[in-house]
Amino acid sequence: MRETEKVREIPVEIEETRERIRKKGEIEKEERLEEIVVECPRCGSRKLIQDYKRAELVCEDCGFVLDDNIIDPGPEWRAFDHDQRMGRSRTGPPATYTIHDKGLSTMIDWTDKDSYGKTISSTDKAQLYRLRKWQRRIRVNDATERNLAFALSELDRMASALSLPRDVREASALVYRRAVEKNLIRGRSIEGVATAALYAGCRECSVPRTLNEIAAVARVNRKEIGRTYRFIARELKLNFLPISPTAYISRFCSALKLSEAVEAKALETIQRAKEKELTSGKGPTGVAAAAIYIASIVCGEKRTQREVADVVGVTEVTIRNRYKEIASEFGLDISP
DNA sequence: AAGACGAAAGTGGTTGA
DNA sequence: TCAACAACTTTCGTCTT
Repeated sequence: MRETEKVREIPVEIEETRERIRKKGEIEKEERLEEIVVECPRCGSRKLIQDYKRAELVCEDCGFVLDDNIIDPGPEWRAFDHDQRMGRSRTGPPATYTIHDKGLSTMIDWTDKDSYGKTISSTDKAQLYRLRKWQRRIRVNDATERNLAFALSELDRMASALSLPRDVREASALVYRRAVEKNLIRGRSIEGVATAALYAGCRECSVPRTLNEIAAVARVNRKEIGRTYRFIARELKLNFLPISPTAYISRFCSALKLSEAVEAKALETIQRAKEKELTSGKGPTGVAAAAIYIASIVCGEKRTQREVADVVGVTEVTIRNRYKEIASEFGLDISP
């Protein structure tokens, strides 16, 4: 942000900006306008426009210029349709850990045309055919490559079933690759290690899933996942902090169709419980469940222990134990 | 009758000798 | 390697609303 405030002469400029935005659909690429979601510090409006042609970041409502030196991250060429865009792009998709060769392999095109678009002679066609055949064979070559390809597809299947974001898949795939490098697969099933890598990836990206949730989509049982996870975590020196109960609140609250007020109350409850040392050593899901249970009662949107227990994946007994500890320490009794 | 409560026994994992 | 241990689960009978 600049120090000196600069405001365009509002009446004229605003009209002009509005006009440009109205036409945005037709001339978007021409004018390089883009809406972004940031709040205007002057009027609070969220309608900010990045005007790449003028290199300005300007508020649509009041004309306030937030920045007059923005960088256009887009390509320097223009394209008017998909073919042109593909033709002018000089890069492929980003390298990824989720494909066994990181998505960097060469593919030989199936058309019998050379790079100038001319048809290839029939003698060369035979050679091209052989080249293609070997290229395909080399791609998934030895056993380790095949195993890696299998493990990564398994990883992707589970991540999809749990609708996990892209970065978790990348992180999990990286963990798996490191496990392969260190020869940790030997004597363990590929599925087991892949699932453990997924669990580790989830923790690394702070989108914790419980072992139960992962086991539900895995082809190996929970015990096996836990054992393998501990093993590779130790070997790869993945020192994750224990999961905070707060990380589960939002997900479980929405699963129970509880309002944001309850969610906030639950988070506050956990915070207070943490300060009183009531959470250390206890299972984070149990603490989360108790906090949600308490919050749901306090906010008048009561859920039964059974309902909370089912969603969170602990028993009612555990909820009772946690919530008794918390309630007695806070001196609040929840019996209206 | 549903939900909450609590006792008792069992399970899986960690810790420390 | 083994026993002690804490957390958690399962099961079940009882109490409360």
